[in-house]
Formats: sequence, C-alpha cells, structure tokens
Amino acid sequence: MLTNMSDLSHGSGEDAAAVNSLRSAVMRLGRRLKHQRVDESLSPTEMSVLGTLARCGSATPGELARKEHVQPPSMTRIVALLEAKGLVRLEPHPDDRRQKVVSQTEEAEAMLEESRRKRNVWLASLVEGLDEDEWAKLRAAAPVLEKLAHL
Amino acid sequence: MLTNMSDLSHGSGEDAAAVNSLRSAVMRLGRRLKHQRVDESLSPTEMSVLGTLARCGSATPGELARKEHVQPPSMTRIVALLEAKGLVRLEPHPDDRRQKVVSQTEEAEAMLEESRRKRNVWLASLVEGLDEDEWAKLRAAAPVLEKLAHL
DNA sequence: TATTGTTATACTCTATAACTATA
DNA sequence: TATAGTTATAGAGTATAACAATA
Repeated sequence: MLTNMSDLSHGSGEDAAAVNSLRSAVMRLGRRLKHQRVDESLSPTEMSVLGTLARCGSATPGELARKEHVQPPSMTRIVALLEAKGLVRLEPHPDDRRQKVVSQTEEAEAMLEESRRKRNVWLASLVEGLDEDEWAKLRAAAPVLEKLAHL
Repeated sequence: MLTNMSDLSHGSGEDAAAVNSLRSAVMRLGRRLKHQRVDESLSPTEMSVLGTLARCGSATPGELARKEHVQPPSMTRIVALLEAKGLVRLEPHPDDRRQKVVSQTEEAEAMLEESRRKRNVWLASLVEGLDEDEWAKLRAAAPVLEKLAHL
C-alpha cells in the first residue's frame, strides 16, 4: 500500500499517513456538513445542480447532465422540478434550436446564500471547540484545500 | 450574515471568510473523494455500514439503523444484502434472543482497505500539484480536521 | 446520419404500517 | 405492555430504450 504512495514528491511514509488522515477527515466532515440542509424539499442532486449553475453560470441540460454525472433523462426531470419550484428559468438556445439554456433565478441565489450561511454557522460552532493555535493551522490550510478541490 | 459568525471567539470578519472557504473546500473535495469508489456494486449506505462496523466493532441491526440515520426495515434489507455478498456475519445476541449481532468478515476488511488505498492514491496524485509549503500547511491542519470531524 | 432533449418503463433505495417473537 | 426485527407495500430518484426535432 505504501508503495503506491511512494511517488509522492515530498516525503514518503509520514506523507502517506498524512494523506490517509486528510482523506478520512475531509470525507467525514463533508458528510456532516451535507446533513446541514436548508431546504429538505430539494434532493441532493437538485441542490448540486443549483450549485453548478451558481458557479458556472447558465448551461444546457446536456452540459448539466455531464457535470453532475447523471443521464440526460434524469436531468430533464430534475430541471423540470426546479423550474416548477421557481428556482431555474428555461430559455431557447440562441444558436441551436434543439438545445435549451437553463439559468438560476433570484430565488435560487437567495436560497443558496441561506444554505451557505447555515452550514457556515454550524461549522463556526464546531470551530469554537478549537484553541487559537488549531484555528490558525486551519486558516492557513483553507486556501490550499480550495486549490485541491478544483485542481 | 456576518452577525451570525460574530460569536466566533477568535476574530470576526476574516474568520467568517475562512470558515466559508473551509466549508466550500471540504464539501467539494469530499464529493470528489466519494466518487473514487472501489466497488460499484455497493450502495453508499452499504459502504457506510461497513465503515461503521470497522470503526465501532460489531453492532445490532437497531444500533446500525440509528447510527446510519436509517429506519429499521431498511437496515434489515441492507444487512441481508451485505450478508449475501459475504461482507458481514450474523450471530445470535448472547443476552437477548430478539436481537442479532452483525460483524464484518475478513473480506469486508480487505475491501475497505482497498477502498481507502484507492482514495489515498487519488488524493496523493492531487497533492502532487502542490508545492512543499502548501503541503506542509495541509499536514499541519490534518489532525485539526480529524478533531473537527468527530467533535 | 448524428445529436439534443423527451417520453415510457423498470430498477434501486428508503420509508411507513402491520406483524411476529421475545423481554 | 414494550421492544427488536421482519414482511408487505408505496414513494423517491435514477437508468435504459425508444422516439421526436433539429443539425
């Protein structure tokens, strides 16, 4: 197992342990954050689609299906549900009449902001349990984690 | 929004931004790690049950249902599927004949180890894209993240 | 002829309600 | 009478296959 980690450019044995610890902690913490949902009426994929639209701007159903790793018929259904809830808008594609353009509404933006706020509050309450030194280490690592997340 | 973060004991405005960055990065990275599955034939909950058994040792179906936030009938089904796949063993409870004891098999332990290995390799390949200083910050933060994850 | 999106249908996972066995 | 687990059934969510419209 360590042999598979030995191509790490920085160290070797200790680094493997650090990677293992990092993976475990990120997955566990991510799972707990996921449970802090603002709107129980939205499925995880629906939330994820809204997040993608917020990050990448508008997109066609096909693009969304590829980004969310979901089949096109599923995205058809998801987009229809989101439209019914007033969270996305559908417009005809300017160049290709087969395609459609999906974009988020102001309601969606407000809901996402509220969702982020709720998770932040929850995470901040956890951080209360840390001492100043631990929190400093976390602050220093945050930009690196962000870089990893979209590497 | 910042008013809700102002009860952070360490700082205030910058801390809110750091919490936001941390939340976003942990969730995104966690989602990507989750996709690195070793066995596509196991559902997320089945994997999670095996993880719980590995962490906590054997447990009754009722305990597992509570830990996984799933209803008892669902756990009945999950345990039956895992048993059919040879990943858990069911034994009678020593004190109470209504209950059963579920424990993982050697195959499950091997599979979990393989799963951890695969995710570690993937994460290690990401870490390759960091410089020594960034990796040092991550290593320093790993124990703190672990503490957060089970706080 | 290939591609985008949709409709029709089936499968997987989970939940609720009703039941059996044991405490 | 209460509790642990199971069976029966229904509801989400997603997938595959077949289809319509456009490129």
